[in-house]
Amino acid sequence: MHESSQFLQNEFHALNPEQLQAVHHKTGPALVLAGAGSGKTRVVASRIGALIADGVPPESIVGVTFTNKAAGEMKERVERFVGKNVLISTFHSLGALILRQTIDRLGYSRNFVIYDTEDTEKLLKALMKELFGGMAPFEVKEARAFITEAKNGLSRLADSDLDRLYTLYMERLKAFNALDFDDLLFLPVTLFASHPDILASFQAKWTHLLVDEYQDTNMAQYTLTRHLVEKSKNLFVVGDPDQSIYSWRGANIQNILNFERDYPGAAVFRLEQNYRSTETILSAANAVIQNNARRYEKNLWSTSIEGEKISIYGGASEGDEAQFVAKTVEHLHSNENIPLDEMVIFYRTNFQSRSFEDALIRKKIPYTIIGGLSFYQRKEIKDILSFLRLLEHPQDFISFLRVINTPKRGFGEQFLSKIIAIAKKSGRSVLELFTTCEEPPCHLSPKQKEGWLDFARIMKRLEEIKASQTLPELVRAAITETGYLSVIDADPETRQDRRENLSELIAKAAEWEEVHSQSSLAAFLEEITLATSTDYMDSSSSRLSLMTVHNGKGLEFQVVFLVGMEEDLFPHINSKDSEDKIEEERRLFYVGLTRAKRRLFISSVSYRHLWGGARHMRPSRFLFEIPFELRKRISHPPSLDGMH
DNA sequence: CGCGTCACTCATGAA
DNA sequence: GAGTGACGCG
Repeated sequence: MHESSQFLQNEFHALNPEQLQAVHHKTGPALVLAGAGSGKTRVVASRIGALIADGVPPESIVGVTFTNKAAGEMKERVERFVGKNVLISTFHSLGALILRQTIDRLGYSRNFVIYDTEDTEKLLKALMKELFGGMAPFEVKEARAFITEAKNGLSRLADSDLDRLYTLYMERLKAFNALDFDDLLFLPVTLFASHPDILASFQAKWTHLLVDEYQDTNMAQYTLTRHLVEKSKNLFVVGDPDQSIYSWRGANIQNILNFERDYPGAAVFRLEQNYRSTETILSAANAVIQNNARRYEKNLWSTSIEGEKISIYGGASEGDEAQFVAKTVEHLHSNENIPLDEMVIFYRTNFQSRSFEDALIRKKIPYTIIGGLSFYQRKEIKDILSFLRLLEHPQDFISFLRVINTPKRGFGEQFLSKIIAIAKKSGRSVLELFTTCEEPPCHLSPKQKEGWLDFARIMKRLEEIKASQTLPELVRAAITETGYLSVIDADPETRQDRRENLSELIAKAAEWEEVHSQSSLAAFLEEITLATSTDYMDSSSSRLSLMTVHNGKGLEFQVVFLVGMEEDLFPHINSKDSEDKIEEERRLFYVGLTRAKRRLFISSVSYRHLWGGARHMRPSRFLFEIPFELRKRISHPPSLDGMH
């Protein structure tokens, strides 16, 4: 008997009969239809514990979650139950893990670099210029959207121009030894389909697969999963069709709805008891989601207290709305002792955060914005990381483009096309020309000549430091040895901020090296690129969180503010052309509502600054779907209730 | 030929 | 309010 078995006993004891059944499901496929707040994460963690207690080797279990944060928490939980380390990650990280061991079979090298959306768009833009000159038949963003759709949906492109671009794009990524986000799912599927021996080895290694948030899997994820469990059939998925909110990145709600058809003999468990929210909040959420036509019927219930009515606030402008929220937060914090990190502001689009920031700064309420432009997407961070990426991947042309003229070395478009041609002829990468040529291979102006020597010297120096020093030292060198500080100091407005961000980057590298015993630059870069926005939620300092409803998935708070509930914003204007999209917006609203444990404030305004001008706004149709008896109109924060 | 400025367009969600 | 392209200067 394990010494942790008492812990496990206690953990199981707290489960209700339905949860217990799911946890102790024997073998074969299983589907857990779990409503919001029904303890599904706990079921997955407990099941992993139960599998291990039953004698399944921990290294043959794989858990897939939607964010790295959820993965980390679940890992910790399992470790607490049974004292074993289990592989739990997101689909993208799992794809990277598979490819780091096998991608050479597809002609890439194992230390590939991962391109984010910005890198991808830069490459596509260059290729479109190459292919179509100034007359591309579509925009860069459109092209990227189509390519993403094709990869995630495992489908072909219909348009021949797009098809040419796609082919060239894949060729070029391979030449740069780079993968885009979608490749992390798409290439494992390709690999499994074409290399049965590799598939067989993973099937033998991973015999138990558990997937959380299954309603948001796309075709590539579905197929990857299917491949992995083909032999063992031990697939345990958990999800809620009512919370499917990612169709725009290829998620297919049919994956969960057709589970029983796709996996014959699947056991189905339903978790309908909600442990999170008050009766009022739950009834409102149930009533709202009833308006969706095609769904798996379910009814969440709880034994919780009735709770307060849902407060509806209507303001004149976004400034009003922000002030109302800030005042209410202040009141709840100081008069009702609700910690700031137990409250959240949810909005539909990232740009809405601005007015709230203003109001919170004025009231000196500490806050963090989750999502939007993340730390690692900032220009100065990406510039420095590009120097590092280039050390690891000399063929990475996109990173080369980023840093070759930073700071300005007099290298423009003409120079670049010349140097690319020379590199092509000599069969070397552009970077190699710099590091191996004694003399520049073409005519250069004095400034360019100096720049040439300077850049060559920088790369050699960084190379030495990489070989001899620690990771944080290397990051520091990429900032100081490259002349980057002069770039930053040129703008007194942003100087301070950017210097702080760069210090932060050095600190993150130091932190990373402490946690990971062997310091691999490639692994550090990978983790940074695959981080999810909620990964950066800091639980050590109590701050109010601001985020989009999409980012709120899987989280819960005592108090939720759902703001900007207006037609064309939520539901978003781009969703108006089809009933399916409106239903997805409604599910998103449902996700927002069900994050709240005790209190819910919903607000809308009549005028909002959008697209440069003031626009009249009408309250969202979703507001009227909340039963009248569950809501109350308020015009002031709770502290001022008695004044009118 | 490179670089800075200015007018102009455009605006969901994210690993 | 940010990113991009055209344009004219050095």
